[in-house]
Amino acid sequence: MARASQTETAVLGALSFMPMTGYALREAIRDVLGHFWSESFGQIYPALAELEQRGDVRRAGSGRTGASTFDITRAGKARLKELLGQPIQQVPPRNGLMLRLFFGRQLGPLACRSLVLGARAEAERRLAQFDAIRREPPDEETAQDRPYWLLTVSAGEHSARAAIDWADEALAALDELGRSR
Amino acid sequence: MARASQTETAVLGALSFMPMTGYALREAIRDVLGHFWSESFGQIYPALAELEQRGDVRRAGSGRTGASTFDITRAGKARLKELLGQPIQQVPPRNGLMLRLFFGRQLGPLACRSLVLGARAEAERRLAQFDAIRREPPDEETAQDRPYWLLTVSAGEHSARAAIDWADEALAALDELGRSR
DNA sequence: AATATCATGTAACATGTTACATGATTGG
DNA sequence: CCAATCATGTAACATGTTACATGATATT
Repeated sequence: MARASQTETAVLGALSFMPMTGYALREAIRDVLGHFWSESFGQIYPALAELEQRGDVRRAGSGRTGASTFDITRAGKARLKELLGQPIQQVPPRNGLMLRLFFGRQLGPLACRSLVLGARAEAERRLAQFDAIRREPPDEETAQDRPYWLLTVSAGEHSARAAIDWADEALAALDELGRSR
Repeated sequence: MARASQTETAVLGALSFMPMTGYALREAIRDVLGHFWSESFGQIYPALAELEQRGDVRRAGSGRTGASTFDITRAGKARLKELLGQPIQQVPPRNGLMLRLFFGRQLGPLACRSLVLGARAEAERRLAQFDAIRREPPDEETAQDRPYWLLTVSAGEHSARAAIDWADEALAALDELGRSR
């Protein structure tokens, strides 16, 4: 088979909360899972087509002409559970910041400093966003899911705080390096 | 242009330390940059061919028949600096663990627990590896580069420690969730 | 009426992995 | 000599993004 793309997991998972159009799926994934997941239209529409053919989602032609709201079927719910149980597919690491810092001598302490500063600012932004998510009023319907969501928020916070701590350490080290040169 | 793949940066960067065969390049990238970067043969050989054509690397046919050691040219060194100065290409996030935890209610606290436990163990392994790297005796020739390398090691350590702290917190939360059900 | 947004889909492109074919060299 | 490893390269495949074509609906 091997057709088990993680896109299907994300799509089925999102639809397990509520029926949506493909367009809305993309927005939901961007806005809600954005910190740790992403999908583009070019992935979502073909995935929906295949899921429909397999009977995992159903097209409930609603609202405007041409637009269709997709709904997860009973089979789809079972498939989601199966997909979630499959081993995690690791993506090979590709950290552009670390690549640059590793060859940082070529760039010099100053350019490295600004790279680290940029990473620090980005981590601060993420932290603020997580804070905003935590402040969102809990929703009755999804109350049961909230503890799991908070697990992912917490992971993001730990990661962002680690990035900030590291950045401060790195900035100090780079300053030292700049002075002694 | 747009030919500025980050593979070229990694290849030129590695060759800036010492001349190597394509095979050795792959090993060096895996062993040294492995925690934050990866390249496969299918990327390295075409990249070397193009860099050779542009005059950024030179093939110094050495050693055994058929094998060729690649050396960075003066132009290649300039190009490396240029590439390092280019904006970081962000890879869209795809964190399979978080995807599963977000839909964790479908899996239940126990299955989530084992996912988190796996992540924790992996972070511990990484931490041990970073420790080993730090203990490696410094090399005369690359002494100037070491401070930059240590920046990346430190980032890995911060990230791994954050993962462990998060995992412990998450395990406690999941236990709570399992009890109260 | 014009513009912005919602919505679906596809085609072209970019990137990257895996598996294979092929052969040289080294160590036991 | 034989197995393991070193070494080069390519082809097939998988994945994913971006840009485009097309049109409906909502907003001003």
